[in-house]
Amino acid sequence: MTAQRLTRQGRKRRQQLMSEAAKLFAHSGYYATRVIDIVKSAGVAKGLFYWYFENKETLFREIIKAARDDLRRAQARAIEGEKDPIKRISKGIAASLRFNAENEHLYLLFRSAGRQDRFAALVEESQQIHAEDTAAHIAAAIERSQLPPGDPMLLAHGVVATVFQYARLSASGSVDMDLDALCEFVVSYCLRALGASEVAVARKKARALH
Amino acid sequence: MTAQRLTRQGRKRRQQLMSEAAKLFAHSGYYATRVIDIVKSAGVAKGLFYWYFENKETLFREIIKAARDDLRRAQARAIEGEKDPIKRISKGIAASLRFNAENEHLYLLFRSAGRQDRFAALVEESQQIHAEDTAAHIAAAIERSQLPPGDPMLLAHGVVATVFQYARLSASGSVDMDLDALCEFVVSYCLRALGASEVAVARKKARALH
Amino acid sequence: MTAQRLTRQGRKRRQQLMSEAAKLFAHSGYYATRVIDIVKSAGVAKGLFYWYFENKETLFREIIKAARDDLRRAQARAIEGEKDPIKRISKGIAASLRFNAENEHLYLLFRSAGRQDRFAALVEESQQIHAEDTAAHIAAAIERSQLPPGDPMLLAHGVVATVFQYARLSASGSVDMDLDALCEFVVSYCLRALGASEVAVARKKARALH
Amino acid sequence: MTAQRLTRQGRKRRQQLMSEAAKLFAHSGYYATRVIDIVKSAGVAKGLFYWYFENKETLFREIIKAARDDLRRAQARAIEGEKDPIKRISKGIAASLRFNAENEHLYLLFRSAGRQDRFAALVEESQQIHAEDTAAHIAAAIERSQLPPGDPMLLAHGVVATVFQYARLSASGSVDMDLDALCEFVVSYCLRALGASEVAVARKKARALH
DNA sequence: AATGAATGAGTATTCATTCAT
DNA sequence: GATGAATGAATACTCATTCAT
Repeated sequence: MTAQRLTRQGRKRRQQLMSEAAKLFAHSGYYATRVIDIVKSAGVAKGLFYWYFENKETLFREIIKAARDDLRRAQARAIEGEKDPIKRISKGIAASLRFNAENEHLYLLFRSAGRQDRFAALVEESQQIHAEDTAAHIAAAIERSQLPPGDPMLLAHGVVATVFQYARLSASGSVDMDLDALCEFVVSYCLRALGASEVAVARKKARALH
Repeated sequence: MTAQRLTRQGRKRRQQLMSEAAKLFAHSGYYATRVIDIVKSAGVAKGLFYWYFENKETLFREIIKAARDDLRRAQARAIEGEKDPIKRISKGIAASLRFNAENEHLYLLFRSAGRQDRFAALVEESQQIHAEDTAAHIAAAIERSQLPPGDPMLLAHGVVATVFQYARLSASGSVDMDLDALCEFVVSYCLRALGASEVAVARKKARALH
Repeated sequence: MTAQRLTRQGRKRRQQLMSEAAKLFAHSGYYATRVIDIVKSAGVAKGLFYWYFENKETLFREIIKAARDDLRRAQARAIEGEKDPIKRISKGIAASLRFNAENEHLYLLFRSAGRQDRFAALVEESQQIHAEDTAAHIAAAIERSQLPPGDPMLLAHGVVATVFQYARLSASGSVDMDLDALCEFVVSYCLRALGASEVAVARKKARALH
Repeated sequence: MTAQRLTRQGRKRRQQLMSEAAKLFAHSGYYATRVIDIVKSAGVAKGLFYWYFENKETLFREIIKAARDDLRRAQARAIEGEKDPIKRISKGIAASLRFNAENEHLYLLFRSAGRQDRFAALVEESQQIHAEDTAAHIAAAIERSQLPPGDPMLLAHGVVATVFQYARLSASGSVDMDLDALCEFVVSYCLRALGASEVAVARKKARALH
C-alpha cells in the first residue's frame, strides 16, 4: 500500500473490500478471517488487498471505528431536540438496541473485536466514549434532581453494560420479546437502577405534603 | 496423550502445567500463548505437554471450566445458610466481586476466553449457568413479594452483566473505591434495578395505612 | 492451496514440482520424502508447495494416477490397429515391459505406492484397471477359440502379476537378458499359461484330420 | 534392552508382545503401528517394550522372518515324501495358497513388509528363497523331461508371482471360488505356463508313433 | 520385570506479506 | 489498478527412545 489518491473506481473497490471484510470479521472473528477470504469474497486477487490497505490489522481497526461512529450517530439522531435528560437517556438506550437489531453484523463485529486482546483497548475506548455520552445525561438529570446523587460515570458504565447484554441476548435469540417491548423493559430497568423511581416517589410524597 | 494412570508426581506435574498455562493464557490470551511457552515456564520438554493434555485447546477449555467452578463454589460458600432471597442475591454479588479481586488472573483468563470466537459458546454457557443461579433467588424474592413481578431469567441477565462490568472496571483500575464500597454500590445498584426499593416504599406505605 | 487460475509460468512451476516429487518419491518412498525435499530440489520456498498442491498425500496420489495413465497410453499406442486378440495381448505385454524399462522411476514410484498401506487401494484399483484391459483381449481370444474357455478376469490377473514380476526382476538387474529377449520370454510364458499352445496343437491336429 | 536370559514368564510376555505386534503390523502396516499401540494391546506399560526388544524395526524384522519360516515349513510338510517333481510343484503351490488362507494375518504382514522400502530387501530375499525352492523342483522336472528346457530360476519367479497374486485376490475376496477350486486353477495355470501340457502332448504323440 | 515420566528431533501446514509483470 | 507467484517465519503435534524409581 502506498499513500494514494484513489479514482472513483478505486474508492468503490476499497469500499467493497471493507464491507466484505466487515461481514467476515463479524461472522468468524479476526483470526479466523484470512486475507484471502476477504479478497475472494470480493472476487479479486490477493495482492490487491495491499493496494488498498496497509495490513489486516489496520483494516480491522478502521472497520471497528466506523461501526462505533455509526452507532454514535444513530444515538445522536435519536436524541436530537430532546431536552429532558431522562428522556435523552431513555431514547439513547432505545436507539442502541434498535441499532444493534438493525445492524446485527456491525454489532457482532464489535463483540468480536472485544474478544481479541489486541483490540481490547480499542473496544474499551469505545465503551468509554459511550459511557461518557450517557454520563453527561445522567449528570444533567442529577443536577435537575431527576435522579438521586451519585457518580455519573460509574452509573453510566452500569447502563452501558446492561444495554449491551440485552442487545446480545436479543441477537442470539434468547429473548422472545419484540423490539418495542425489549426497549421498554431495558429502559425501565436502567432507570430503576439509576434511582429514577425513588425520586419520583419522593417527589410525589413531597408534593402531597404541600 | 493417552488415557492414563498418573502417579503422585504425575498429578503434580499436570497441576503445575495447568497452573502455568492459566497464568500465561490470562496474561497473553489463547492465540498468543504457545505450547512451548507453557512447557518452558514449567521447565520441561515440549513432548511432555502431550503426555498430560490432548492439545492446547482442550487444556484451555479445562482451565476455563475449572475457573468457572471455582467462582461458583465461592458464591455458594458465601450464600450458605442465608435464607432471605434478597440477601442471597446481595451476598452472591459481593462474592463475585471479591472473587474477581482476589483471583484477578482467573478473571482475566475468563475474559480472554470470551474474546475468542472458538470459546464463545463456552463462556456463553458459563454466563447462562451464572444467570440461572441468580434467577433462582430472584424468583424466590418475587414469590415472597420482595421484588415486583417480572421474568427472573431476564432480570438475572441484567444483574450478571452489571456485576461483570464493575468487576472489569475495578480490575482495570478505573474505579478508585475500596472493595467494600464497590460491593455496596453494585449491590444497591442491582437491587434498585430489580425494583427492590419500590417494593420497600410500597410496603412502608401499606404499613402506614394500617 | 486454493482453486486457482494458473498462468503459463504457474503451470510450468507446478509441473516442475510434480516431476521433482515423482523422482524423490520413486527413490525414497512416500514417508521418507519430505515436503521440504521437494521444494528444495525445485529451488523454491516451502510455502509455494501449498500454493500448487493441497498437501503431500494428494500430490502423491495425483502422481500415481498420472503414471498409471502414462502406462495405459503406452499400451494403447502399442496395440493400436492390431486386430488379432492374441497379438494384442502380446503387444500389450511387451509394451508394459518396455515402458517400465524406459521409465524406471515411474515404475519405482508405482511400486513404492503399493508398499504404503495408505495407498494400497489406489494401486489395487490400478491393477484392476490393468487386468480389465487385458481381460477384454482374453475374452475376445476365447470367443474366437484362440484360447481355451476360462474366466477372463481371473486369467488376466495372472498375466498382470507375471508381467510386473518380470519387470521388477529386470529393473533390479536380476535378469541378464536384453529387453527383446525378455519380452519374448514373458509373452510366451503368459500365452502358455493362458493355454494358447494347447489350442494351437489341437488346431493342428484338427487340420491334420481333414 | 539388554542381552538377557528370560524367565519363563519373561518368555511368555515376549511372545505375547510379538504376537500382538504381528497382528497390528499386519493390519495397519509398519509406520501406522506405533510402539504404544503394541504395548497397549498387550496391556503393559510403554517402557517394557524396550526390555524385550531392541527397537521397533528389529522386532518387525524378527516377525517377518518367523512368518517366512512358518510358510516354508508348511510347504516342506506338504511336499514331504513326494518324489515326482511336477507333483512337488503342485503340492507346493497348493500349500502356499492354503497357508495364506489359514494365516491371513501373517500373509498381510508379509505384504505390508514388502511395501516398506526399508524392508524391501528382506522381502526380496524371502521371495528369492521361495523362488529357489521352486526352481529346484522345476530343474528336476526339466531333467526328467517333464518340462521343456528353460531357466529354472526365471520360470520359478513367474510361478511365485502368480501364486502370490491369487492368494491376494482370494484374501481380498475378489474371487469367489472355494479354496480347492482355486488351488486346482492356479496349479494348472502354472503348469501350463511352465510348459507341462506341451510336453504331455508331445509325449502322447511320441507314444503314438511307436 | 515393570511402570509411568521425560526427552527432543522431526515434519506438515498456515498465512500475512511482498514481488514481478 | 490488478494479477498470480513467491517468501518464510511461525507453530502444533507425533513418536521412538531413554530414564528414574
